[in-house]
Amino acid sequence: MFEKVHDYYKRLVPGMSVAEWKALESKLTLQQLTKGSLLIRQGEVSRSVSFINKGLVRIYYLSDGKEINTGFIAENEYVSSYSSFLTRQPSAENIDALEDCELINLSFESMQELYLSHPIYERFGRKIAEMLYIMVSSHTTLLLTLSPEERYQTMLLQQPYLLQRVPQYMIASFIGITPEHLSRIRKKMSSK
Amino acid sequence: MFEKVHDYYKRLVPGMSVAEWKALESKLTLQQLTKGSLLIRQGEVSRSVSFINKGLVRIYYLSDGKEINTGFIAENEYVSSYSSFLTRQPSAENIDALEDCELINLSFESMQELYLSHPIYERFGRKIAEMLYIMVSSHTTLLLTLSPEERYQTMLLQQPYLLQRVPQYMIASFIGITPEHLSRIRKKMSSK
DNA sequence: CGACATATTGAGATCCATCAACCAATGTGG
DNA sequence: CCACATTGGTTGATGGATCTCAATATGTCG
Repeated sequence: MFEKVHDYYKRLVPGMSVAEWKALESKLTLQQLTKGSLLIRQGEVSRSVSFINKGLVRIYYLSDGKEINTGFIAENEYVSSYSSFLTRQPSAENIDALEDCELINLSFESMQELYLSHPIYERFGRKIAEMLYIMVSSHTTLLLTLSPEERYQTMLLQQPYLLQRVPQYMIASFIGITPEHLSRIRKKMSSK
Repeated sequence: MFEKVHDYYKRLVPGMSVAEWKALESKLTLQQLTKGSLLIRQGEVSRSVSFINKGLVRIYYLSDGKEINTGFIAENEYVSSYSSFLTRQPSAENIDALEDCELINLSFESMQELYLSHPIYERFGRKIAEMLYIMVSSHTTLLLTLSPEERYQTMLLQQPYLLQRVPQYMIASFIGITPEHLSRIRKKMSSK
């Protein structure tokens, strides 16, 4: 059941002992999340980080009633309303499932216990934070330094698998434009 | 000399022993950075994280020969071309001093040694990563969910001290608009 | 004062959003 | 299997937002 997440941890924290893994494993819980349902809703405090065993989720804001997507995360990655998880403040973002998902959750409390009982998990927490930093940081750079067309081309190049699985109108808000404009950009690109 | 950074570490990692602090202190190096000079240049691999004892720096990209600012960091915070520092890949960004700075550096190699010799510093590395995540993540949200005028108002509200110390045309690229447009937004706001 | 950096203002062009209509694919219930 | 709803994508017309370029103003520092 937890093979994939085990592999993931081993890669992230080489040299983990059997006892250390068992301590972690005992705290993991499995969650099924059907397509369309919410993992976290704006205003709630995020209670856990979730390893995606299977499926695809998105992170989005509601602004003037419109959904603005800030992240898409697929299997073998961690997802969380991470600012809320870290600060214990209400989340400003929502997370829902774009496909049926199987999640492996680790609660905030469990994580604090692990930090104390098995210091090696500090390293795990650090690696997660570092990875999420790199992800969000590249998104900011994308937004600030490139034109809308270049942003889309960069996504085509770097995350083609996402464009297969995420509706185009959701990609549009991720790169900071409207669905109509993205459609026109694609048309223009294909005619070249 | 290292009082402020010591306070900072104590706050971040309560319960640090004297021996642990000494191990860290021995690895810290002081650097003076005069206004206008570069801490890191695009293409170099970031060798250290820097605690700002005094002064103000900015992180910026060069895109079509234009400078695009993605961050401003002042005293009592950490700065680094962090993606480069973590991945050991060439930095895509530049960092320079907007004011004369006093920096306290910790090299990548020193940090790895500390992680091994004193596991408590894993926690420190984690806290740094978490903090930087929260910072860049709020920037992305600012860019995606707010109008240019709202972005500026948010900065006024949340980081008024920055607006005192950073030239307006640098703020403009930070919120994703031109200096001219920011000037007009300010004019419009003041007339209300 | 003179030189340089920063900020404002204006006019025009361009980009991009909005709104509405239409289209294609998919699914669902009768 | 068909009628129809739903969802996602495209297209067109228009207006507003924002950029560009150039000129002028306002510092600020030697």
